[in-house]
Amino acid sequence: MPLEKELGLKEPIATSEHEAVLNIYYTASLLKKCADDFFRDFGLTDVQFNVLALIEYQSGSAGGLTQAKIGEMMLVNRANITSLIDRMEKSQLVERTADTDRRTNIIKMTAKGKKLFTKVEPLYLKQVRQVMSPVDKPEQKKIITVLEKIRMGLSEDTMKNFKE
Amino acid sequence: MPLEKELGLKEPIATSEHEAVLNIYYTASLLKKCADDFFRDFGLTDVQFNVLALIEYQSGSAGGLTQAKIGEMMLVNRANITSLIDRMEKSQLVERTADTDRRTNIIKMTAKGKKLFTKVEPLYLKQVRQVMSPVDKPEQKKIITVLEKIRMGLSEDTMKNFKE
DNA sequence: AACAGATTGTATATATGCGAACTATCTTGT
DNA sequence: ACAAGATAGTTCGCATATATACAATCTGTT
Repeated sequence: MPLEKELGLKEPIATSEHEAVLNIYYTASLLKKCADDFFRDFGLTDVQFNVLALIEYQSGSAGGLTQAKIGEMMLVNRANITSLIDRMEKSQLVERTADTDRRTNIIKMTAKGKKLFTKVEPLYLKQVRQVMSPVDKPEQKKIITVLEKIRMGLSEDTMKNFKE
Repeated sequence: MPLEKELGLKEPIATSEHEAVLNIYYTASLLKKCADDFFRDFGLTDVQFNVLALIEYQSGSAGGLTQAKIGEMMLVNRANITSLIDRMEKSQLVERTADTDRRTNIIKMTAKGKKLFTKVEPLYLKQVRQVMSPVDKPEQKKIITVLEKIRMGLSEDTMKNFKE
């Protein structure tokens, strides 16, 4: 079904460029809902799973990551990380540990967190493969390239001079 | 900059399929942030702008939309719409009006809302064109097609049998 | 007409997102 | 060594998302 139909847009405000933007939003939103559904049964959210994945694969010598680093890699404001880690600590998936820099916490997975991640990761990857199965490799390459181009159009400098 | 680099993924959990999914999320998230920044200066959020656009272009004979219809078109739970319309009513952009079906509210733009929408819409479309300018029309068509294919992989039936 | 079932909007609890302001701490320049 | 500035994490107020439960109302079947 074409997107305009699905969104009920009889007469979109829209240009074809706008339609492409809506399409990206919409697909990302459905992918996120789908991932959230998937993770819910494991007592996780997709954001929490991403934190575990980052700790698993991106930990440096410290064996964990600072909250600032997690925020940076997840592209979210560091203010979010406080409550996110609070919740994950409450469900005993991660723990805050001290660092030589007394301003920072090193976030590490607990045994429980590690065990859950090890169990969920392969199932998640299987699901991702399934979702992407209608799209062949050249097409995957193509969207990655095109989306990169769009992000170039989002650079700070470009984003000025649009308000009168 | 390639996405893995930007996200700091030395060793992503990732398959190439997963990279494509990350790419979609990431681009949508940046587009949304960018739109939010844009609308903030007008005292709007992107979600609120979308509500105004839906009322402007999708109103039936009633001259407005029910909350359920807005939720359906924006693909969000109708429970969100209550507080969203509360805020928009508070800033006098829309108003709830009575319907013959006493369960429903008809949401209409106020004069103030209409005036703001008329002012902001062309500026927004100009911004969208600018953001999409590095991508030519055939490429726009291509991503729309590919994203549609991905959504097909998200259908209910496909989404089962992934949890052991 | 009456009852069962669907639908609408609301309320609540929870999980994210943002910006701004704050404290504690580290770093840097003099 | 010390003041100025940068950085990390927290807290606040807000906007948005979810699922769930509920009351009011409509609709369809008998």
